[in-house]
Amino acid sequence: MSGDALDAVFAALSDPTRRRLVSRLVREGPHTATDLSRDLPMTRQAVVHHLQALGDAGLVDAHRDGREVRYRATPEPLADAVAWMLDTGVRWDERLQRLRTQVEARPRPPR
Amino acid sequence: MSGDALDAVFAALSDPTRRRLVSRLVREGPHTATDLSRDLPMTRQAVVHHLQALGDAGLVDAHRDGREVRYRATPEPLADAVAWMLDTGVRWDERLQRLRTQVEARPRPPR
DNA sequence: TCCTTGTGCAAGTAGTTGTTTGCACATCGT
DNA sequence: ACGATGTGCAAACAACTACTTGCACAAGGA
Repeated sequence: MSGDALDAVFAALSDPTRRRLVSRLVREGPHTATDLSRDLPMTRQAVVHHLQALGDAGLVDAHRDGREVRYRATPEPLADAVAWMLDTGVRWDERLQRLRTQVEARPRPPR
Repeated sequence: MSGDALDAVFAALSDPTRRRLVSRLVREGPHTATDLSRDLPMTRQAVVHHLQALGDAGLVDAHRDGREVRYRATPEPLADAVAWMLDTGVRWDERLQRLRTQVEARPRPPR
C-alpha cells in the first residue's frame, strides 16, 4: 500500500464519528447515509462527507439500490495500517533488545 | 485509552513526515529537532510542530540535555490503535462468518 | 569573551476540514 | 399522478493545519 493510501486510512480513523460509522457498518452491515445520520448529531450531508472520507481510504464502499445508496464496511485496508504499526513496534522492541544486550555485556563498574 | 487519545494517535500517523520521524526515532534512537530537520525539506520549526503533534499523541517524548532537546520514540500508544483495528477487523470477520454459515445452511437452488 | 549553534515564541499566510443551508432531481408507494 | 423520502450538488462559514519568517535568548567551544 502506498504512503498516500496509508495517509488516508489513518486520517479517516482519526475522527470519532468516522470510527463509529465503521464500527456500526461492521457490526450491522450496510446502511444508507440517511439512516446512519439518524442517531448522529449532524446532518445527512455531513455524514455523507464522512463516508466519502472513509471511501477514499477504502474502508467503505457504496452500492446504489433503487433510490437508496447503501454503504458497506470494507476493512481490508486496516491490515496495512496494522502492519505499519506492528513493524514499527517490532523495530522498537529490537532496539530495546539491542540496548539491553549492550548493557548486559558491559563490564561491571568497580565499586 | 480514551477516544480523544485514539484521535490523536491516528491523526499523528496520518502524515507521512510524522510516520517518517517516528520510524527514524525508533530505528536510531533520540535526536534533536534541528538534527531531524536536516534531511527533511522543511524548517526546524515545522519539524518541531510535527514532533509536538506526535508528543500530544504520546508517540514521542522530549528530554532537555544542556542546550539540546532530544526527542525519543515512545510507541506504546500504538498498541491501543492496533487494538481498535483488530477488534473492528475481528467483528467484521465474525459477521462474514455468520453470513457464510447462513449461506451454507441454505438449501441448494434447483438447477 | 566571542562566535556558533540549538532553542522558543509570535505573527502571518495559504490551504484543508467539518458542517450547515438551500435547492433540484430521482424513485417508491398509494 | 402525487406526496413522501432518499439523494446530489454548490455555496458559505468557522476552525484548524502546515508552514514560513523574524527575532530574542541560552549554552557550548575556540
